[in-house]
Amino acid sequence: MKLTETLRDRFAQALDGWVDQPQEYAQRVAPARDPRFGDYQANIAMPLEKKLGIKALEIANQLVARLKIDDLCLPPEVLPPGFINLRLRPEVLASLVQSAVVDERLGVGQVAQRLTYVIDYSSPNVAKPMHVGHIRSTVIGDSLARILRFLGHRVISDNHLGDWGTQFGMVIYGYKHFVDAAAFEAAPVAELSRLYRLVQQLISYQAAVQSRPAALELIARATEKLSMTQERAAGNKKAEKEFKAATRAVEEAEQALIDIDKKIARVQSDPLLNQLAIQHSELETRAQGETVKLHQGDPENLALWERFMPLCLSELEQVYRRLSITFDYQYGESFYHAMLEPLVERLTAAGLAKPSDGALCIFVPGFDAPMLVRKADGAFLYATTDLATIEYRQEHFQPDVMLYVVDHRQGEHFNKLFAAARTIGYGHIDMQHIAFGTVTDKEGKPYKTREGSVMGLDYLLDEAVDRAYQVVCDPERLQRANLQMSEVEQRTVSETVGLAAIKYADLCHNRTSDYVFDLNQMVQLEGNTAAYIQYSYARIANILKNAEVSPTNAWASQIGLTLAEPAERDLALNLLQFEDALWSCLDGYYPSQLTAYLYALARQFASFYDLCPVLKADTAELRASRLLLCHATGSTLKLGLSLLGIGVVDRM
RNA sequence: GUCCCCGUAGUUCAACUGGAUAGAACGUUGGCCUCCGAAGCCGAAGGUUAGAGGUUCGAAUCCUCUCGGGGAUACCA
Repeated sequence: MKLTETLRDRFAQALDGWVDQPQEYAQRVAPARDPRFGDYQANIAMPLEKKLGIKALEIANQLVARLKIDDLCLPPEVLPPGFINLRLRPEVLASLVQSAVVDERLGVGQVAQRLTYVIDYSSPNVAKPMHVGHIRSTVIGDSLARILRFLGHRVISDNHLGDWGTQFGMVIYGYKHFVDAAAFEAAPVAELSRLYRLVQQLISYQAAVQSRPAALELIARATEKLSMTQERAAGNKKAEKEFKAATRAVEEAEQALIDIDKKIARVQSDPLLNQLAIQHSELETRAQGETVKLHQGDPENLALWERFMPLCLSELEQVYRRLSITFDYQYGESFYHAMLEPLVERLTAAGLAKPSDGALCIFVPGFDAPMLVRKADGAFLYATTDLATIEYRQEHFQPDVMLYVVDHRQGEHFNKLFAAARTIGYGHIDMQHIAFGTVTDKEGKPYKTREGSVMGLDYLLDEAVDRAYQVVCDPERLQRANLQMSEVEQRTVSETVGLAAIKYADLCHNRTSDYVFDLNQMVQLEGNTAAYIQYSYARIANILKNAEVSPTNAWASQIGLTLAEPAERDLALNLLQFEDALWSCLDGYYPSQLTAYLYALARQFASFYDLCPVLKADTAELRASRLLLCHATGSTLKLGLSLLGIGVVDRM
């Protein structure tokens, strides 16, 4: 039962015939922000004040008089300037919990109008190892897919792999010139990623050498400007600002030179690298050449690609399997390759794409720079692939909504892409960039693959599991909790807890904010963490086990639920708001709404647990009632976590 | 230069998208295990929501400006 929905309906009925859009105003009924204001609050009267020309307080009073709600709530409370506070009847609360607990969906309804969603997430580059930067897109996208599906939408998940781009040219070049055959034989993927990093390093070295004179000149110019602005700065506010800007420009330019020199030194201090850099001059162009040959169907490069792909994919598959992430499709860039040429021809013929400076562009109103769909050298770009992807999805899936779970830095690209898609006839699809903040290190700098020394994702997962093992399976702790676990069980538990720590740390932040990847912090098993919630679940499982009940529906329906204690009542209310939490996740696509709910529920349970003895309750009836509350909480936590892609264990 | 995002307790984050006295966690700190698992519970301290104006019944949220941080900016993805 959609409790909030029902309350809104009642308000809409009361408003009907009085104001123009009763439904819209009824939306302003929501769970109370503060328990002092009851269970639900309706902030409806205030915005109507002007419209009706009556005092908000008076409106609230009249509204309450028209409201037919006493079957659900105690008499509503009206407070200045016009707040309406609702408190549910205890017997209503009890019966709602009871009917939710025997339902496998825990009473959560489904959408009235089922939409088709295509969600694009994870999308790693197969040529380089997955790293921490990929976790956000993967975890957020997976969770959104699960929630949308659970609420009744049709969801098509697609992993838009980077399997056809410049990176592959680099790997091919590396393989042709630098491969260590024995290493490749022993561990092909490791060797390929070594080759990738090597080529990458040499390219950035050569770029550094080339850009050094320009960097020096930039410093000179900035310094010159600095001394100019310095003279004028005294007393003049605008000039002072310029002086400040110039100072910063000099600092930045100097820092840039330092970075350049670092890159240069790293190669030049290594005789072998240095020699390679000399032998393979203009490596970027050469690597690009390999990419072009691949795209043109060169047999040798194509054969290498076909040989590498399964290796890279199975490596990825391993990570996904471990994280319990699945996709309906994994259509990478290569999948769309054959569609690009015809697409661009159609766009040109229709006059939508126009030549400019040798490239072919779609000029999008409102953007300074056009969107390039073909480079001057004839190659296609990722915008081209993205358009082809939209076209393909329209043809095969007819989506109502398309979500791109991608780094916020690509915001402008997507704005442009969506605008372009509208101009070529896909305006009916609701396309949204589900942006998320950058994954940074402790200094707040983004993690980068280019630096070479990035920790691989599987290493991080191992690390998290390892720490979970140390904390959860600490022998002293296990003894204190009187837990005898086999080594196998201990491993299972720490795997579940460790992976959950990583996923949860990511999901519990508002997705738009930057996120500091600090393994030490996220495996702290205190506070707002997955482990806290999983621990609540384990305690509940233990109570049910000790009570020797099997929580079947038959068992649950013959229990009379009493909510005499405030802690019991608060817990019941919390349980009923599970559905609200899920719907609010869809409002802007924030899985953090669900983590916040689950954490609040787990805390509420901990209070209840402390204040209300279950197994040692005063009467058999009370014992049964509290057992039912435990069971309802456990089921809600388990289902909620599962929608985040997080598992539970009965003992930990 | 232009455009976009951000600035909330010492720290990491919330605040139901304009609602009531801005909430949690970590850290600091005081209590609670002869009692269902103390990874827990109950309490305390900690805030001019970067700053200044404005909009209205009401602003962390919307508008303008200032300061500070990050990002994007035609042939990488």
